Amino acid sequence: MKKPGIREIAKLANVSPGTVDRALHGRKGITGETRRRILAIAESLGYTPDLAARALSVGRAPVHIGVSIPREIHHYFDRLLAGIRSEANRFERLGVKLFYSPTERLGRDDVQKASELLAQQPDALILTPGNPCALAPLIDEAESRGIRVVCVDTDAPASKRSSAVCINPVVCGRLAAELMAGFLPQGSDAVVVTGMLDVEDHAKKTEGFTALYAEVGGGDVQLIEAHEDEDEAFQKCFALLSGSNSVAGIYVNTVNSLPVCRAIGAAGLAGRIKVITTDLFAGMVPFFERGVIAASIHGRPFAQGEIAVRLILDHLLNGRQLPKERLLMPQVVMRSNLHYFPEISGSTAEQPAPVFVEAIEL
Amino acid sequence: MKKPGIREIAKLANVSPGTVDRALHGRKGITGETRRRILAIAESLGYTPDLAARALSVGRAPVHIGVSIPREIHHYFDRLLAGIRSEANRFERLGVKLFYSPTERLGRDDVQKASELLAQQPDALILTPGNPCALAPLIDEAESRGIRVVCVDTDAPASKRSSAVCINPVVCGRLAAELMAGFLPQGSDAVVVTGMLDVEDHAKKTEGFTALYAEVGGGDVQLIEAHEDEDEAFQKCFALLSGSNSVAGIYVNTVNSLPVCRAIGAAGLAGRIKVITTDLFAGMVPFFERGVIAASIHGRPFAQGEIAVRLILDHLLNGRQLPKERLLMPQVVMRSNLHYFPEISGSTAEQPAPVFVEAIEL
DNA sequence: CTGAAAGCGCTAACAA
DNA sequence: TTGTTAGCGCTTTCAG
Repeated sequence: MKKPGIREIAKLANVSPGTVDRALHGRKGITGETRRRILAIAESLGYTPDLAARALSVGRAPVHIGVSIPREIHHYFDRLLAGIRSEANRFERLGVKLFYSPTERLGRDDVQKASELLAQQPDALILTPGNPCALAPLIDEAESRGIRVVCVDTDAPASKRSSAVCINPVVCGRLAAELMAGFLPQGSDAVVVTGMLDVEDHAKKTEGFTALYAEVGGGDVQLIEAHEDEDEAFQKCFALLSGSNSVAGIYVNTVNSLPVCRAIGAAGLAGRIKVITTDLFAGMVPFFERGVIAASIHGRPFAQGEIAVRLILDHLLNGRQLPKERLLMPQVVMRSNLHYFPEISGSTAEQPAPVFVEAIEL
Repeated sequence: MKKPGIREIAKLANVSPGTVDRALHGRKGITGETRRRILAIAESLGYTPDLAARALSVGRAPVHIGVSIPREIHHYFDRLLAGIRSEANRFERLGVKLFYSPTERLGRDDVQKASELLAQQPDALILTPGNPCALAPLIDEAESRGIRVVCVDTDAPASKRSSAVCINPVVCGRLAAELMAGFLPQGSDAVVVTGMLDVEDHAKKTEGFTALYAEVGGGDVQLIEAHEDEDEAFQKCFALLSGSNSVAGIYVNTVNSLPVCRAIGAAGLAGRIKVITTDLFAGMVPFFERGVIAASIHGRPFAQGEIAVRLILDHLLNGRQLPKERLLMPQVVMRSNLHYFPEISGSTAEQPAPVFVEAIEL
């Protein structure tokens, strides 16, 4: 007994295979009457399509994905790219190709690079819109041409992008707050060192932190806005720590954790203040080991890249819908698991990446 | 420019597609001379076979994966299965097919079920060997027949299985210890409630905990072996807590967290003892909210399932090597991120919980 | 040893 | 509205 095919159904319904196809796919050009009959027969036969045959018939349109993400900060965006490549390589066989055209850093030249990619007529675009407003028109144009745009790491919510893959910033802040409150005596005062509060991601992390910190019985929370600047972060922290001494914990929202740690050392408070940082890179290890950094909330760039590609391929290849937004759970990094992260262990257990198409950098 | 097919090669080699097929598959009836020529051309063209077409022609899905994992404990193994299905579905178009033959619970009937699957001549087998010794001969036979066996959640290290995908038990224990030590005053005494110490996973989690707990300045650590039994766990915990009162924290290694929490309540110590549990299910939520459970070390069954399938497909479809072992990083669950896990569906959601998608990462 | 040709089950373009 | 038919890329059988 063989699996029933479209021809069996056709025979039983006294119609042609073409009609069965129309019925099964709800295509136009068929009576509701015959459609129902055919569907009933298909149902009763337990028909399931042969996907290999369908794939063969439909012919796989090779999928081109344009990727424009920053180069700097390397420790972060290299991982993001690795995730993108890793997932794309798995579908090489199906003709998936990447076109990579990086920007130097977040928000630099991204319109330029994205429009270059757009000119290549890809099927989808993966972008990290550093300044969403400038990029929105381009994104909208791409979408209007049927090119799916997926933002990764940073969103452009005002645009028509199909989807966005980001870390859940509220959960980042909340986790930091809960850990901080757990590690410190009740009512301890804390500081949040953030980037720019008009960046949505930073604001949400900060909100998440302050809200939960209050809820779980933490003390006062002060804000330091460091504008992503190393010196500013150091100076402001140092000033604060030299003056007041009620601060027991610091949550660093952005990548600026090292200057904060140094400021603590300079103020002679190493080990006396718990720091919770963001993301993970080799330079943080000594501070973990000296007990300066108690934990870090890791944004999982690798996973973000992987998922961005996955969403696109599931959409293009398997017809799955693209979710408006995919928020990932951050990872908690502490001394106990630190050395198991590929960011640190260096022994990148990532698969060898055979065919990767470097863009056509103009 | 389209992907080169067997016909392009044939044309370039001045032979027929049939001959190319013989060359590519090392079939008999072809001169070494022409074979070499054809292979060289295929190589230079970067030829890769269209698996859908092959599947259609051969009349069989290119990849059959047999899956035998337990049904119970549902909250855990349902997620494992979901991960397996999710990843397999992405390759439907290539004809990847799953054969699911669950056992009732870990270690029950697994030889029976596995041999049923083996009889279907799959290309690979995903197993959860509850009692590895009993299953080892079967695993070895499968491997000797070229059927790749991947253990998931539980390993059978003495067998010839190709690979194993498990959570990193040492990291589980270490994370629990570091969190515990962070939450409690220096030198606090702790208890580890484990299953059976002759189960490698339980032993390693316990070791990881005790080692790191001592290192970071924790106090004494007592062991309770509860043999996966609810009553036993409750009784032993209750007895211990009623007697001594130096215990400040409990790490529950296995799924037995609820009886432990109840024992704490019964002893009138709710909120005074920090509990760190394992995995995550809806029944734990109230204890999180009452502050009985401070954190849980989540084994990410979904990700385990996904990765098991991914390894198999990368191996069979793309020729990647299977790693002997893939150890995943556990997730830390606390009140702050609890409701973002799909394991905790709508129950008492403070906020709309976006679906949390696991990504494949170490 | 090699070539030619018939499908595998489905889709899509064209006829009727 | 429905039927017919020509492939999709590969395997396989049967001639040459």
